[in-house]
Amino acid sequence: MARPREFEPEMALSIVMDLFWRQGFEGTSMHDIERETGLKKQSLYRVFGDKRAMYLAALRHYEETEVNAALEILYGNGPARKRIGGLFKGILDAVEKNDRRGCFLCNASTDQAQLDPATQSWVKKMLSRLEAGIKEALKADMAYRENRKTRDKAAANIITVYLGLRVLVKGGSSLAMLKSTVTQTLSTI
Amino acid sequence: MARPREFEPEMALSIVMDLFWRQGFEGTSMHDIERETGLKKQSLYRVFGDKRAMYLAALRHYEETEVNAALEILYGNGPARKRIGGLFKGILDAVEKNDRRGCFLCNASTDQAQLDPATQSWVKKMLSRLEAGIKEALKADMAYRENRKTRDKAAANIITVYLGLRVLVKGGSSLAMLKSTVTQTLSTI
DNA sequence: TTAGTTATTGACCAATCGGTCCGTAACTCT
DNA sequence: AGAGTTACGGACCGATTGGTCAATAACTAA
Repeated sequence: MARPREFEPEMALSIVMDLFWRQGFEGTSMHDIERETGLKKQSLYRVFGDKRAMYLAALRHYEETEVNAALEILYGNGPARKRIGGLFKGILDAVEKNDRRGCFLCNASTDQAQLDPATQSWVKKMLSRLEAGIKEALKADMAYRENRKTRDKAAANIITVYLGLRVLVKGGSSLAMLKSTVTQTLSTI
Repeated sequence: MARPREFEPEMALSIVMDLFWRQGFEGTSMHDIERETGLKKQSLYRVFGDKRAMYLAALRHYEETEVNAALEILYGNGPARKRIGGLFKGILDAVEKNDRRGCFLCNASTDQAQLDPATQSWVKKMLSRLEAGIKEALKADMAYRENRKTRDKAAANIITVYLGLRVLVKGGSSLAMLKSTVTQTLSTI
């Protein structure tokens, strides 16, 4: 019917996500996006819409890759402490690989959630999915399975620590201090 | 000797801080700053330098007002739980007043700390001051005063929760969930 | 009063912003 | 081969960006 597209949208989106992740919405220009993806903006606009839509698509991509990966760990096997330890291990591993992007969800929350309702919806949705995952992981332990109140409180605490850790990562905290907090939090589970 | 300045720099700085706080560095234009302060940019440039310098001055102002206020609570009187409870109460009170700016320190960390070394220095400095304050507050309790290791771990955990809470505030979390996390964390002290 | 100094103001700057238009290229179906 | 459709590339758009300049105003010390 017509000329075929010469790039893979999800491939480009992955690069776009990385840019917004590192530099935020306002901090990333269309010029940056063109340069990093190697695509012309007209091609990008056709597929995604405008810059705002690209940001939201990047959030969706983040959910499909990073958030879902975290959820797989949380819904996996083993006791609660092992699963949630796996969640935290992901953070520490990234830092060890010198990846200090923090989490895009958390960046979006401080960067755009207040200014753009659509972003806030995405953020809330991802947070609640993570929270649900943590609760499910806690259920692996008898005590938490039987007491919903304790479970909910513990989950709220864990997600708070999770976000706090990722802020500390971006702020440049030492790996040692991050590890210390992780072991401390895990020991309360 | 010369024509006197017609505005109070710290007064203007307080408005500038509020803008950067709410909108971030890239999200705040010089036009915004002119409009909100009611001053012309030339006057601002003369006093502060360029936009980047204004951002750093805003961070300094934040430390002098908000961070120091938090430290006063932490270095105050009463048992550890009461002092750290006071720290958290500040967060909850702001939310109750519909102030969802989160903390500027935390925003700066996700927004600019990776991109600008000077910002990262400020962030690190403020974080370590807060951490020191938390440790001091913990010392009010015998058990923590006598065991440095436990104290340090608890402090790292508390500051992580502190930052996590403020991300959740910006992300739009319910007051109830925030309160739940606060009580949960306080109960471990 | 006058010389010297600094503050304020609005015009002005090049560069960049997000976004659009249009001529050409590449494909499929008939 | 031709018609129809979509993708690509680069020129182009007005608006806005951070920042500067020069004219004028307001003050103080001599």
